Amino acid sequence: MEIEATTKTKILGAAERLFAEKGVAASSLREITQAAEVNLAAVHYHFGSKDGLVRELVQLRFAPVNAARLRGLDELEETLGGDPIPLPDLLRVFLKPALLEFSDPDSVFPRFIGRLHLEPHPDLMGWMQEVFQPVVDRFLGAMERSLPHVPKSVLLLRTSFMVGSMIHLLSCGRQHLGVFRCCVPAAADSGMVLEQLVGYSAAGLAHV
Amino acid sequence: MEIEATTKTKILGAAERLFAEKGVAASSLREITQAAEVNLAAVHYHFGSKDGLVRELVQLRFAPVNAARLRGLDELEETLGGDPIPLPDLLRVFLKPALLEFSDPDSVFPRFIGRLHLEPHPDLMGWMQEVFQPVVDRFLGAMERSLPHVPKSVLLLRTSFMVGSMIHLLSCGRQHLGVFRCCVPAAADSGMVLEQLVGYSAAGLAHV
DNA sequence: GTTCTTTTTAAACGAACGTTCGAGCCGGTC
DNA sequence: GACCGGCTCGAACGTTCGTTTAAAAAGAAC
Repeated sequence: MEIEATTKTKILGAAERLFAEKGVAASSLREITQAAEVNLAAVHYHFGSKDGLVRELVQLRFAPVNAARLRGLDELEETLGGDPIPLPDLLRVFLKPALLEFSDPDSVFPRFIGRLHLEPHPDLMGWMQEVFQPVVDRFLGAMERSLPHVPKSVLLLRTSFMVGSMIHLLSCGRQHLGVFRCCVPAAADSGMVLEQLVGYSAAGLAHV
Repeated sequence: MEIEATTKTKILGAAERLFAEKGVAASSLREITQAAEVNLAAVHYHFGSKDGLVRELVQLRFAPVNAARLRGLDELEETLGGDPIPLPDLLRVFLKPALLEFSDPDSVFPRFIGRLHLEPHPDLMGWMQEVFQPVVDRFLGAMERSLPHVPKSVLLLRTSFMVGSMIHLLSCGRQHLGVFRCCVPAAADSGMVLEQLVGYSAAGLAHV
């Protein structure tokens, strides 16, 4: 279905694209409204402020990702009863919603997701934590049950390694943008990248 | 030895600290010179521009890290003759110079290193790539020899996972700053964190 | 002490930023 | 036609940014 190109949606679209490319702080409202072909003041009319626009965009894009993660975890737990979830399944359910549009070269969604994790903006960090709180709580609990032989402090550390890999992958996107120019082969499709990250993270998280 | 607190070194120190905390774009020259207790114009006298300051700081802080990495790789290759380097040794030599001051709660060095990897500043990315080029070339070659059973495209992808873990660890630092509040246990010392990251990455890189 | 270079300083520059304001437009409803 | 609320528009607000200037201060050489 074709989404109606209202002023509000045009702003959201242009902002998402520019935020993904250059970050929030480096994208001015004048750039955004010019790209969206709307008036500068429209941002404050529809969102109140630049921070309001950022906040609405965070809600709009992260909510479905985290909802899909929780739904996937629900299904896994229902299927398995009380048994621990196999680590690769748990990781796949967590990582897949974020990597979903990774293979689409026109989608700015993955880089937007990744970039927002890296912004030094203090308020933004708080908004992100609100959105992520239930996901963090439930997945950390599930990981503890899946990896009972790993001490909790070590598990936290290794989980941050896993999250770091995901964020770096998303923020670099399909282009060779990282300092190491070794991000993602151009031919890689979304499913292959997902399975690689799942396999890599599962091996690292569970190793003795 | 006590480093002489000249105007130039005071600027470099204040800039490094502020860049580590809030990023390059969000740190104004007025903030930096005020923290350094020097005149605003001193930045342009000593560094030509804000970008000049950033560039000198990149050279100053990354050069020793990458030199140590290459020196460590030299020693490994000399010791082993032409044999492939055991992956944990290779990773340790790569990661240790960046994590060296990780256990020092007063050091901003790790977060500075991590933060600079994430800046959306286009020129900065180019400067970083110059500094990193020899490191990337030699370590990727060594990793190919250490992991002959892993296809090159997969190895590149997994290496970017490893780099992502490192950057995320550095940029979050010892505080629980990440969205997942699961970065590094407060009690963790530098050596333990290094060995965890080496073990995690080695398991992920080499897994079948 | 004088001269010349190096360094530091206060003040200002133009540009770009987020934000605000008020007039104007456009859809309905009486 | 008159009215009105939702929306858009151009123009300006005050602030902050990186940068520049020219003069004062400090230091070195003789």
